[in-house]
Amino acid sequence: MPLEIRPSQALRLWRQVHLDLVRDGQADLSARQTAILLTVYLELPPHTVRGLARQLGVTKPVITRALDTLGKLGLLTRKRDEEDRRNVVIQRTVAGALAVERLGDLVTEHAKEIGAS
Amino acid sequence: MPLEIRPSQALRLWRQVHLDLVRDGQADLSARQTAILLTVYLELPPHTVRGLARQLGVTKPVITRALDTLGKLGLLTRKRDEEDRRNVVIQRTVAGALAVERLGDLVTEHAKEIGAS
DNA sequence: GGATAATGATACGGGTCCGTAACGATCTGG
DNA sequence: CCAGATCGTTACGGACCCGTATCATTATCC
Repeated sequence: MPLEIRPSQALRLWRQVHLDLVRDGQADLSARQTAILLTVYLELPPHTVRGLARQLGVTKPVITRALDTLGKLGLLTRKRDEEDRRNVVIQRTVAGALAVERLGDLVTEHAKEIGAS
Repeated sequence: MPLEIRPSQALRLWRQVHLDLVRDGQADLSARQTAILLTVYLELPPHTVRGLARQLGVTKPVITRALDTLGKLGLLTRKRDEEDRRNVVIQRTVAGALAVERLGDLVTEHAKEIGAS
C-alpha cells in the first residue's frame, strides 16, 4: 500500500521535524550532509567518496569536507581500503546509528500527530 | 486518521527527498534555515525575528543571519513594521512560495513510492 | 521629558564551506 | 617498469555562519 500524504501534511511534517532537530540542539546539518549520512546508513556498503559524489551529483571535495564535519561529529568514520589503497571506505559508528534511528522515530512520531488536516 | 509510517519508511523518505534537493541544485539549506522558511510559510503572520528566535530556541543573531541568506536567495523579505518601528516583519515572496510548494510535492511524490517496505 | 525596556542589527575571532585547480599516493596495462 | 589513469585530499580566495557582546533605534511609562 502506497503511503498517502497530501502536500499540506507533508510540509507540516517537514516543519515539525526540523523544528525538533533545531530545538534539541542537534548539529545543524545541511541538506547535503543529511543526504550523505542517510545514504551511508541506509544503503549497502561499501561507500566511497567517489560513489557518494556520483550519487549526490556533487564534486569530490564537497564529499571530503562533509565527511570531515560528520567525522568530527562522530557520526561516521573513514578507513583506508587495504585491497585498493587508493580507496577510502566510509564506515558507520554507534553514535551515527543512534542519530539516524532517532531521526526515524522523530518523523514517525510527528506523522502520527499530523492526522486529518 | 493518523498518518501511519514506520521508522524505516520514514528514513527512506527522508533520504530520497534530501537526495532530490541536493541533485536539483537547490540551495543547500541547513536545518535551521529550513525550519525558519517553513515556519514563515505555514504559520500565520506576522513573523518577527524575536518570535522566530523563541520558536526555534536560538538567539536573535542566528535568525538575522538566516534571514540575510534566505533574503539573498529571494525566498523571503524583510519590512519595517510601521506600527512599531522597532519590529521587522518577515514577508513571503513568490519564489519562496514556489520553493515551499515544490518541497511539499517532492515529499508527497516520494511518499507514494515508499509504499510497502 | 528622561530613565528604562525592547527590537533587530552589527562587530568580533574562529570555524565551515564553496568551486576550481592542483597534489601525492596508488593501481593498471602495455 | 614506467606512462597513464584513478583515488581521495589539499590549497586557494571568498563567502557564510557560529556565539557572545554590544550597538542604534524606537517605544513605554512614570
